[in-house]
Amino acid sequence: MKRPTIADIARRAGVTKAAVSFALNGQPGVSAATRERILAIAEEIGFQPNSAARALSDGRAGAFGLIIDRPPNMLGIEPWFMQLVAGIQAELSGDHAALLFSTAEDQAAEIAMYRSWWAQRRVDGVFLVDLQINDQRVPVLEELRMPAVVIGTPLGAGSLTAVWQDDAAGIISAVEYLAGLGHRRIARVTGIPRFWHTKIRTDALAEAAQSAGIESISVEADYTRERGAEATRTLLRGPRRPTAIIYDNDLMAISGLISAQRMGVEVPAELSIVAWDDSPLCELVHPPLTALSRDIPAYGAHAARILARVASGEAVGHFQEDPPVLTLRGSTGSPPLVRRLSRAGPPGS
Amino acid sequence: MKRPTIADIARRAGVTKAAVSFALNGQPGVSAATRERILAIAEEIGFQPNSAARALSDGRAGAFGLIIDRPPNMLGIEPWFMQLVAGIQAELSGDHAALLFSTAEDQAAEIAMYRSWWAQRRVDGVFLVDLQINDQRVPVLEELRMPAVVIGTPLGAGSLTAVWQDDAAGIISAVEYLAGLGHRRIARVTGIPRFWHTKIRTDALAEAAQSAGIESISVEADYTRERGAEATRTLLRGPRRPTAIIYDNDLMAISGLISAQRMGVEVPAELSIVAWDDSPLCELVHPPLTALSRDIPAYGAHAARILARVASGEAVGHFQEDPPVLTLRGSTGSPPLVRRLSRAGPPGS
DNA sequence: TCGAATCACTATACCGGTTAAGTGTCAATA
DNA sequence: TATTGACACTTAACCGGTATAGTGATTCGA
Repeated sequence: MKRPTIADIARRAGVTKAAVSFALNGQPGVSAATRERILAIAEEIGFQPNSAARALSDGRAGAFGLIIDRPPNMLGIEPWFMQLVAGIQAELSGDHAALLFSTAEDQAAEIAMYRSWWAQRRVDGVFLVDLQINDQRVPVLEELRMPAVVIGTPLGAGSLTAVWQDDAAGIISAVEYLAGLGHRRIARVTGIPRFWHTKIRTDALAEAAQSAGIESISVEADYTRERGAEATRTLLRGPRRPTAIIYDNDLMAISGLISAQRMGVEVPAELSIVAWDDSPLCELVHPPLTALSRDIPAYGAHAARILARVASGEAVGHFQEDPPVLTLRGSTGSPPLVRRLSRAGPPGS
Repeated sequence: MKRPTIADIARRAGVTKAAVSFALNGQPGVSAATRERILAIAEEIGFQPNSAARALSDGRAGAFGLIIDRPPNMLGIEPWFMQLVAGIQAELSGDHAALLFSTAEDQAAEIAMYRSWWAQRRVDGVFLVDLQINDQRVPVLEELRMPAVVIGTPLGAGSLTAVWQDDAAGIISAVEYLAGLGHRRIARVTGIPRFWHTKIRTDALAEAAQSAGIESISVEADYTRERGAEATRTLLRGPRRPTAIIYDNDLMAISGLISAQRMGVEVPAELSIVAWDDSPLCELVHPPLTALSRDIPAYGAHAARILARVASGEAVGHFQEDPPVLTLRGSTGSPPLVRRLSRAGPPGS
């Protein structure tokens, strides 16, 4: 009925609470025989330590926090988050730690929640996602001396540890692939510009295009269907129409694909499309989308492992994930000019 | 530096911890003047009670749990979940309660986590989603006497309280609408059959079609793109091709739309499509999808309110949400026969 | 004017763990 | 044979709240 405590075990084993505690935690101070007897009893009655008592006693909450403040209807269609949580969870459950999760209206609410969690000792640390340029959360967490791991670039992370993936490398691989197909004018439809990863991708695109000797442009958007379609139409109607577009999420990529098709632009014959982040959505449409894929559960698991170490006071350096990999599908191909040339025979002959 | 405790307040106010506790909790036992002084000090030093100490003392964790065991890459594209969490959160934060969230590999892992949370007193209760027929979780939670709220039909909820929405009403509204347009053969592509809401929708469709005097069929699928497309092709190639299809999620609806279009079947001229659960995805495609919409954050908020009451020992009855509402968009219209007739003039003339 | 009731607190036990300090037993050592 | 030390525990304090039983002072009623 009532959940068993160490006192119950102590009584049955004929020892004191302290002996039981030593035995359960592998501390010296009990004989092997007694330890075994205690463990057997604990097992038998299904003992699990009361997390509140342990937290109160050793001063650690045994939990970590994650707050998201993108609009919920936007976030829901990003598989990213769920996979991240699955990865975090896989790692935390090994340590018997829990994950507190919340959504917030805006960054102010998010910060208020960090303060509250920390003051109440609900968490031992937090994961920070969607890091922004001049992010308000970083100085707050630094001031609170609250352990935190930034899931994203170390650039704006201040003194916080970052677990990150090289977004620039993702852009470079896409640009190299497209340039190799013969594309000379590549556009990109961005996510929210104040996010660091958006800026990094924008800079990387400009640089990669320049070093490949081709033209590039980034058009600002915000991950929504509407802005993705709008940006696509603007690009396709403009004077210097690109032959390839990279989208910062798959929703906008699909939105762009459909917009292009409705304008009579054939994909991939007249326009190649690359989505960032691979998800079931990419294979939903026709042609299926070439996409930058990454192992997100692994990302989450690494972040969890690092945060656990940071929270236990260790000084931990940034951790870098493997770069995203381009998964080739039907939405990319040679641009119109190259197609014509190759149909007519090798150039310059 | 160190987070303040009631002892700190007591010292500064020149009273004992007990007096501070009385003052902070609005208990009698302190004068108005003292109470005010204590509250001022608490405010000034930013006091927040240590959740572990409170939990240990009053025996409640101050947190609730939610576990999902659909495959993560599947769940990610369902906006449903995020909106549910946003709603739950909005309600819980008022009570200073937290939400523990986890994903699980399968139902056995989910159950193991409930047992563990309960044994450790990590949560005061849990939300149960995706209730299945003969769900293993229900008897376990009953046996543990763990407060729980089923988010879904009361049918399989056993002694647990359910917060539910009338899925049958959703089906009926869709069928009535389609029948009103002249459809005489309606199909449905289902979600995972072992889920209660799948069964309820299947039964409701059969009944609603019968009472409308029209033909219906439910084809089993599993929420994935692949099965949705497959079911659609089977239906459209079969001998009794439906003029309308209802899909149990929006991913399959889009997948079905695209499959139909690739087969040369025009939507809505030759086929009407209805998605269950409205999301940004429904407006992504062309034509945009008519969908059954619901206020999911409200659903979550209600569930949280009910669970809080259940957890505090109150006997609470089931709570019913407003039924889903059909949002009309471009994917539905009159079936081919009616179109021809109405072009030729009123029938029977 | 004296006992009782009320008030505004204090002292203290308790929740269930962890842990530093103390105690009794026994074998090894000088 | 007395001393030391290691071992295997026990005792008790502590973490930060809540709650119950007291306590001294004041107010009230008869």
